[in-house]
Formats: sequence, C-alpha cells, structure tokens
Amino acid sequence: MDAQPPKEYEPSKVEPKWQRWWEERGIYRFDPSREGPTYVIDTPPPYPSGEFHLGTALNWTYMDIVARYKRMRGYNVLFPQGWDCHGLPTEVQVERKYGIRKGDLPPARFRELCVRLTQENIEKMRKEMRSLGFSIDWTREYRTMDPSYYSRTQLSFVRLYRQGRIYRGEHPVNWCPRCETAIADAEVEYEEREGKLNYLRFKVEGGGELLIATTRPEYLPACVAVAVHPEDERYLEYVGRRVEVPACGRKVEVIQDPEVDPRFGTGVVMICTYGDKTDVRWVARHGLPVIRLLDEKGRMTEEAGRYAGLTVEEARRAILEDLRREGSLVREEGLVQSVGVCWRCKTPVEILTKKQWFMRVLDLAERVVEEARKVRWVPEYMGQRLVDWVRSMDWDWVISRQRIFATPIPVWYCRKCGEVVVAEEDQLPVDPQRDRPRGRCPRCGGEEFEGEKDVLDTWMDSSITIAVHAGWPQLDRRLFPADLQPNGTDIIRTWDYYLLVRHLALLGEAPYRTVLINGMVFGEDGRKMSKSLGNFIETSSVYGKYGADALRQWSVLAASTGSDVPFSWKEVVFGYRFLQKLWNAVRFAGPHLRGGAVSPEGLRLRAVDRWILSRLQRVVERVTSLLEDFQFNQALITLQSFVWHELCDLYIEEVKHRLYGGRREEVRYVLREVISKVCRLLAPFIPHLTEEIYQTYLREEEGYPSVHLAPWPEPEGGRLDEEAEKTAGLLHELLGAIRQFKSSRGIPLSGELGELRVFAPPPLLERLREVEEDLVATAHLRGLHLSSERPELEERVVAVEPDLSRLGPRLRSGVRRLLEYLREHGAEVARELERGPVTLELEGERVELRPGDLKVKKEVSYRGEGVEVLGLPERGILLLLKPS
RNA sequence: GGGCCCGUGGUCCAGCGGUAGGACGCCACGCUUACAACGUGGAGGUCCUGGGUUCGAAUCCCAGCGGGCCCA
Repeated sequence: MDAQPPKEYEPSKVEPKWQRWWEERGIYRFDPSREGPTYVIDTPPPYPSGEFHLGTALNWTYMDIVARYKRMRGYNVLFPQGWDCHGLPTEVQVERKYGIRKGDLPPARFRELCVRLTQENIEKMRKEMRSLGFSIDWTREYRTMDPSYYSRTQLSFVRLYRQGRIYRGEHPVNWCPRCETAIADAEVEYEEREGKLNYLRFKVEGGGELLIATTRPEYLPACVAVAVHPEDERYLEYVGRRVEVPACGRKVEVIQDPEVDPRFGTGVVMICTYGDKTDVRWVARHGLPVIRLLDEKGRMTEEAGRYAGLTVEEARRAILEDLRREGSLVREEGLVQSVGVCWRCKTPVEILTKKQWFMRVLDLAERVVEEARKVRWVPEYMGQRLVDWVRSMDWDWVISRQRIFATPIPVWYCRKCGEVVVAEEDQLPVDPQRDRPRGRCPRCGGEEFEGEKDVLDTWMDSSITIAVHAGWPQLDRRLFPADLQPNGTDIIRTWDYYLLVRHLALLGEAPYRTVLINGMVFGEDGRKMSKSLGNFIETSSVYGKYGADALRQWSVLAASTGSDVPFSWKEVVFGYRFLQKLWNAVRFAGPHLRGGAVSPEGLRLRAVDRWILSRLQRVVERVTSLLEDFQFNQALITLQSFVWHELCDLYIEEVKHRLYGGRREEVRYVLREVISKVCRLLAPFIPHLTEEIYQTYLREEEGYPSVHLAPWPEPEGGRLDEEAEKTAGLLHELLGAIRQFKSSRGIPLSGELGELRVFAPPPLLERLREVEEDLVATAHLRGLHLSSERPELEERVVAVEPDLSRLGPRLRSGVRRLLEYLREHGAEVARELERGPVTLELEGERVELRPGDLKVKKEVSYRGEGVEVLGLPERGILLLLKPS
C-alpha cells in the first residue's frame, strides 16, 4: 500500500497538477469526428480588460458545471472560449499606458499597441480561467481582433447590406462628446443627478405670454416649437399662435401633442433639436426643422449665434444670465432627474444628427419577441426583460463608431460621384484605409475612392459568435443553434438581444435554445462589486487561499440560479471545509476501497447498508433532475448534506464496529459503491478533488482515465428500499435519544452505558432486531434487551398533532370542526384510535379518523426503581436504562 | 413614470399551497483509533404590513411599505 495520504487536503498542490494533466490529455476537446448528440455552449467572449471579476467566475462556473454534466451524460460538448477584443476601454488603457492621445499616432500604429495590450490582458485572464478548472476546449479559442474572425464580421456586414438590412443614413444618434463617438441605446446608462427646472417667459405674438419649464435652457437656440397637451384647456387659445423664443428672438408655433405631460412644470414644453429622445419623436411627427446646435466635441455651432464655440455647460450659464437680464427667467426649482450618460466615461450623452451606419432592426421586433418566447429562459421571468426591451426600442441599431481599435467597415466612397462601394465577399478581410475596391465605380466609372474611416460597433463582432463557432459561412448543423447561452442579468438587452436579432437577420433562425442567467456579484458590504466602490476582491486571492473547488462551491451556493449573490469569505471557507470533510471520509475508507472490488454476489447486506444505498439512489435521481433544471444550488446542497450527514455522521459511524472486527466485505462493497457514485455526482462541482479521489482510489478498478470521462450515475430503481429506510430511521431515532440522554447527563458521547431495555410494539421490535448490533456498538451499550411486553408505566398524552396533509383533502371544511373538537378531547380520541378507526359526530357531520391521522406525543414514566427513562414516546417505544 | 425581482431566526440565503430548513454566528459538552477547519446536544423565527382566495397561505391574488435590477 502507498504511503498514508495527507491528513489535510491541500488544493494549492492538487489543483494545478490536474489542470495541467487535463490540458495535456486534451480531455475537454470537442471531437468533430464523433457520432452522437452534441451540446454546444455559446461561451460569452469576455472583454479582455485584464481583470478577472468574481462575476465572471460565477458565470463560468455555471457553464462549466453544465459542460461537465453533459459530457458525463454522453454528449459531445463544445465549450469554446473567445475574446471580445475591440473597444474603447482598450484605447483608453493604451493612451494612459503610453501617455498619448490616439490622434498622436498613425491609426495602424495605435492599433498595434492595442493588439499588444489585448494579448497581454488575454494571457492574464486565460491563466485565471485555467486556475478555476473550467473545462474549456482551448483549441477552439478565438479573438475578434484576428483577421480570421473579423473577416466574418465584415462578411455579415456585406450580406446584410446586400439584403437591405444595413443602411447609411442621417439620423439622430446618442453621442458621447468626450469619446467623440456615436453610441447605441444599449450603451447609455442613466444616473440620478441634481438639476434645475427653469421657468421661462415666452412672449406670445399679439399679446400675452406663456410660461414654460425646461431643464435644458442651453437648447433655446434650437427651439423649433412649443407644445401643449391637446386637452389642456388652459392653453387652448394659444394653439396655432406664435411665440418668441427668449434670448434668441426666433418665432415658433404653439402646437399640440398628446405626449406632453400637463402635470409637468407648467404643462407647456419647448421642442428643441435635440434635447432628448422625445424631441426626436416630436420633430419627426410634426415635420419640424432640425437645427444642428452641437458639434462632435459638444460645443455650440454657428447656429447658436452669440453662444457659438461654448461648451454645453458654458452655454447654459451664459444663456441663463441673458435670460435673467432680460427678465425672461421667472424662477428656478431644484429637480432630481435621470440623465443619460456614456457607459464608459459617464459623460452626459447628447443627441446629434450625423451620417451613420444602421442595421434595420425595428421591423424585426415582433419576430424577435416571437423567437424569444420559444427560448427556455432560466430563470423563466428573465425572458420578459428581453421582450420589454425590444418593444421599447425607438431607433434602429447604430452600428458605426468613430474609433480606431475595431473592425473596419468594408466600404469605400467614390471620389467623383459619392457612390457607396461595398467590398466583395471573397476580398475580405479588408481595411478600406489601406486596401481599395475591385474595379471601378459601378455608377460613374471613377477610379478614386475614399475609404470609410468609421468602424463597427464591437457588438457587431460579438453578436455572431454562435455562427462563427459553428463554422459559418460553412455552417455545421450539429453546432447550430447553440444549446446554451449563459449570461449575466445586466446584458440581456445587449448580448442576448443582439445575438438573436443578428442571427435572425443573417440565418433566419434563433441562435440559442436555452438562456442561462446569472446574477450580479455584490461585495461583502451589499453593493455591486467594483473597483471604484472599494469592495473589490481579486478572484485569485480567493482560489489562492482556499482553492478553486471552494470558490466554485461559493458560486453555486451563494443564491439560487439567476439571483444576485453576495460575496462571502464564510461561504468560501465552508466550501473548503467540505473538501476537507470529503477528503477525510475517503481517506478513512481508502484502505477498504483499495483491496480490490467486492462482488455483490453472496453479500449479506444489512439494513444500514441497504438504507445508504437506497438514499444514494434518491440522491442520484434528485441531483440529476435538479441539474436538468439548472438548479445548481439545490443539487450541491443535496450532495453535501448526503455526504456530510448521512455518509459521514451516520453510516460511517454505524459501520465502524464491523470494519474493526466482524465481517467487512459488505461494508467495503457499500463504501466503494457510495464513494464512487458520489465522486461522479460531485465531479461537475468540484472537479479537482473528485479527480484526486478518483485517481487515488477508484481509477484502477473502474478503468476510466479520468472521473470526468466516467458516465453519469444512472438511477437504479431496484436499489430503492423503503423498508431499510424505515429500519435505519428507527435506529437513528434511538441513537438520537441516547445522545440526547448522554448530553443531558454530561456523559461523553464515547462513554459506555449500562444495559438498555427497549419495549416496543412487535412490528417495531422486528426492525430493531435487525439493527441490534449496530445500536449496541455505536451507542456503546453494555447490553440490549428487546421486549414487546409493556412494563408497568404511566402514559400521558401531551399533544395531538393532526396530519393535515391527510385530513385536509378528505374532510375539507370539516377540518376546522375536528381541530376544535381535538383541542378538548384530543387525548381521548388518541387512545381510542390506538384500537382502530374512530367515527366522530361533529355538529351533525360524521367524521372518520384512521390510525395515522394523528401524531400523538406522550409523556411516559416508569414506576420501577433504579432505572433511567429515555423513551421515544411518539413511536410507542420505551427505553429504560439500567446503570452499569 | 413603466416592467421585472426581492423582503424568512443575530447575519446570508433555501423552500414557494399541508403548518418553517440550511450555513455562519451563539450557548453547553466531548481531542470517540477519517476529520477539533470535527462531533453531539441546545437556544433562537407572529416567514415586511393589511386585505382576499382556500378546509388550510411563508407559498396564490390585490393593495401598501421597504430594497434591488433594467428601462423611460
């Protein structure tokens, strides 16, 4: 036999060993040549920020559990990993790192720096993912910044363009003046900010005045109308008249629109191009002129007259001052308003009209809703978020960005006639700044072209992942649609929406069958975990201390699937302790596992053996069904409590006497059976420890190279044994009563007791005879005497508990009368019931009670001398202890 | 302003029609030949409030209060 395995399980030594081994053996690779069912996970490609958030650990743990479980169930699992490389944050990181602005370098050079930084960041994050033991197929890794990937982003652009789904147009867009780029609706965040509501006086042509309330007086130079609600009687007389815009002098008309809220401010609003999204709708609806008030940097244009060149803030101050001077500012009120800001830099977003590229998505809204409803959402209600989002969209998707590090838009413009020339499919990838189109301008024959400078929104890269890892444009139908799309609650409206709308447009089909949602990770202070809040915990500091298997257990147990989860060191420590507990139990059983497998032939399994095997079957069934439902927390709790309380605290304690002396074969057989199955059931949750156990104790006999290549345990109905469960249950009750007795007398658990005399009804006695030896040995009794005779004793009924799950459905409304009656006559009825069914007449209704309808608690006392009474009165069992 | 989620012992969370569970913390006892990061026993909850449905509600419905997320 080998040297004694270490008393303490050390994850930091064991985990890296298996991580390397798994990788070398390539056991997580998808095998394209294999027949049989596939299971495809659309792993979200993280943004390579270089930091590995605990939220990512949570998200990936869910996926990994599913991947491992499905593999064990015989699926050919595709669990790829990609990186969503493009984006502004990397540009900002590069600027900061080298102390430059992106305009300082030629774009190609700047791009190189971004690529290099991204590679470094990916390296860091990949290391973290490996350290957590995720069973990713690294041979399928992709990066959206690689030509092999972004050529497909471009291909999708070309195809959607030819389909008429992508267009270039002048349309208001959300614009971040700091980043100087358009951003999509989904990238706008809302923040509560203190603002001022200004009441301004507008002179009405031909006499009178209107008071309007606005939070954005700086937009006065772009005021194109004044609106009131059509049913607002206060202003009916003004409709159709013209008013003078203060500080500017322009005359605009008073119009009606039902979207005006008569309760806000004075019920009169000014319509400007464009103060907010409502303005956009009003301008379109009433055909109002557009005044281009702001430029790309957020400064006032010539249109602002004497305010030209000022920033938004400066213009606000200047205009307010002028208003005050001319007496148009009547009053100001404080107001908390939610302001749309850029998700990256938190600068308030403005609405600008610029030529941009769009993907037409509004007309697909109902189709998207229809498909979203067919998808299985976990938890179910999360699907509603996508539906709500789709229905609330106002604009098409702006897909062009004014950045550098991104996929180029594969388009040129003819210098002569301005014709748009889109790249040929077989020409991709292209960089229109460097490459040129094939041939001449199709319209005018021109040969000079201007390459598009704008680039694609990074969601254009990441919303075709499913098609890409299914081999598109040569789509492998076994890999599409993906079976699982795992994601956080915060990006349902982006990732899940874009994936859906994009694949629908491109392939006419929804790309995923199930969406698995994980919650947000909060810090120990209860707020969303982030560096800026100072409640950030490095993932590596957690697994570095307690191991990946402990961290994974925290991910699973912290809350039910989809709920937000608070990080807690205590929970991680609990996971670590479970590892120790399991390791120690296996270490104890080890010598008995190693002596070769025991054949079940000819074994005389005892009640406790049949009990634990029966319980094991129930655990297999339950864990399997919970995993099918993605209820990871309940599945793991079921396993932990089976191992900890049933296997360790009960079974192992109850069989020690047989291992030390007696006949060992049955116990050896059962221990091997239980540990082997439990090891497999736990493998998706704690892959390292289960591998260590498997390799140390089980592999030689079972023959699978790894526990992760072993099949998932199938429920064996024949193993269910209700009789054994009842018998063992009785044994546990007796042991409980004895422990309680010892505890109340200050006797050590290991302390020896005298002779126990048990008086019980014959059926129970039969059961007790089966476990007699186990009881004596485990409770440390000097002797045991079982008898069905009733000694002289006094019984007093102290409580009668009706079993409502039996009585309710049978008696319906009679239950209330019965309860009232039992309050008075409970003891009486209970005694009668011992002899057989009882029929009661309650307020004219006949009520029949059967044995078992009532749980009766009795107090028993014995009149003899010199014994202690422990008793299990509700079961009609009396325990008498003679002192030793 | 709208949609969705949550409100359970000191703390964090399961449960989601049959009369309350776990972990952590707390108290007492025990180093029983796997494990003291352990074991045994114990204390601790009108399941946010008010209505309704039901024989029966922590669980379903409605309203309110409080918190969160997403969006206007």
